[in-house]
Amino acid sequence: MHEQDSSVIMQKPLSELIADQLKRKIWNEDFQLGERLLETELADTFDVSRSTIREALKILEIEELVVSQARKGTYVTKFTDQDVDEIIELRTLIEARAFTQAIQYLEEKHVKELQAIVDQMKTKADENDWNALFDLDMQFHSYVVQLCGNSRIIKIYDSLQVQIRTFLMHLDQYYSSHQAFYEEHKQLLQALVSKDVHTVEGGVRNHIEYVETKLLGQKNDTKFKEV
Amino acid sequence: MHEQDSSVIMQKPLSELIADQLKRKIWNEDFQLGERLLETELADTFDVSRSTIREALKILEIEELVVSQARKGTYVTKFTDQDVDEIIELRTLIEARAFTQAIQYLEEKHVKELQAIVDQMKTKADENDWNALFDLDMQFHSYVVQLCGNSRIIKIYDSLQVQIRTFLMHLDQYYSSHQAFYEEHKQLLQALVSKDVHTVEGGVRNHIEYVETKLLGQKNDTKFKEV
DNA sequence: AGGTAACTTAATGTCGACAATCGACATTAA
DNA sequence: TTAATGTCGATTGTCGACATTAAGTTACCT
Repeated sequence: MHEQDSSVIMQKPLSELIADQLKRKIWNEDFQLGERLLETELADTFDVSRSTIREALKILEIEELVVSQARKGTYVTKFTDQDVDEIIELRTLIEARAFTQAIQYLEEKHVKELQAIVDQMKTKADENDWNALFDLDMQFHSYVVQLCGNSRIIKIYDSLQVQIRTFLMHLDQYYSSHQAFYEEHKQLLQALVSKDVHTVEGGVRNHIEYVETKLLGQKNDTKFKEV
Repeated sequence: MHEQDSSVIMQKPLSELIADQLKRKIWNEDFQLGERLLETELADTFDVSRSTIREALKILEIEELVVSQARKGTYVTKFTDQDVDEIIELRTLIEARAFTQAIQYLEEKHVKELQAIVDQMKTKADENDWNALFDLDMQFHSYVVQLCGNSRIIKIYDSLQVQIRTFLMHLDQYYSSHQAFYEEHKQLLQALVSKDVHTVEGGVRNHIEYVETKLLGQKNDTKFKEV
């Protein structure tokens, strides 16, 4: 929450710290989707030079949280229906591969860690703590993808997750019940432990498809902003 | 070769133009793999400020042609065996999906264009023009991926291709015979025209695997640099 | 009155300079 | 002789200012 106390030596470049802060501001809806980001203004509010802001924005641009047109300005990405579809397609593709690859690297300790996450889900589901569930969801998937052994796939997934976060955060919840949420991940873990490629691949596809259905349902209902 | 004549109004930011030039320099081996790139030096040779060089390097970093460590410097990426393996895994994953998705968007005119590329391949194969064949190969795959309809997948592939170019350019050729090269793509196109998902998917996997075999063969032989 | 052209304002692109940090060499002590 | 520490040059991080371009505004002409 406060990684850049002015007196402390900071290992990370300032630009990255600011990039992180900007991300949070987008997630918190401090910035509207589609809103224009003025370099000068940001430099003012963060009390750094425009060069630094520029580098920070470049980072966000890589992760597609903002788009910038030359000499026109940079805007917070406004996810259209097509964007959501594209992200889901890519997520399915990446996770299906990563999960099946993860099987061969899956050790006992990993299963333990994952089980811990799923257990926490149960707790949080009982407490109806949606935000915590959301984080655990992200953690679970990240953890498995991290096992796949391909640094490029991992990097793509990290970037994807930032985007997923951005448009999922704006829904109250995408699961009908918190309990179902927990159950789904329990099954995913079971599939992994079985070490059967087809079971895992099917599990991932079903899981994401399920989320998608819920999400699109809400979208067509009320919550999602139109473009 | 000379997009930035000083008198002309340039639509693209300077940094992008310089990024392109840097790419070419890497492909031409003007820079050694692993070589350190000094910002000041580059600013000098290109006659621009360091800020501009910095932005250009950031672009190269995104495409993983250079790696930069904070306060240490940026270096031309030195592709290790693992890097090559990772790239091939990712390429297979992406192309397999993109090609099968492309089926549904494939129109007559696209087939014609692709056929034209393949025809050119035959010509260049007869002429033993390896460089031209190499370019046509890239064109062919790019063209199909472009049809898949998912801009994010396309973007990832573009970035991937830059990397593929970088380490393939350093091989004299990765196909045993130019003729086989042409035949392979002819078959790929046939698979596409058939519009059968399994045929296409199999075709892509075989094709890339074939290239990989050839490549790894050369690597273990003579041409490839060790890490 | 409507539309176009010149003008004004504001934001981005680019620059050169200063500050913080790193790596290497030299110096000193064990 | 070797290892630890201090110093110096080189290099990256950050800054504020100027140049260029885009958008909005006013004035003028038809």
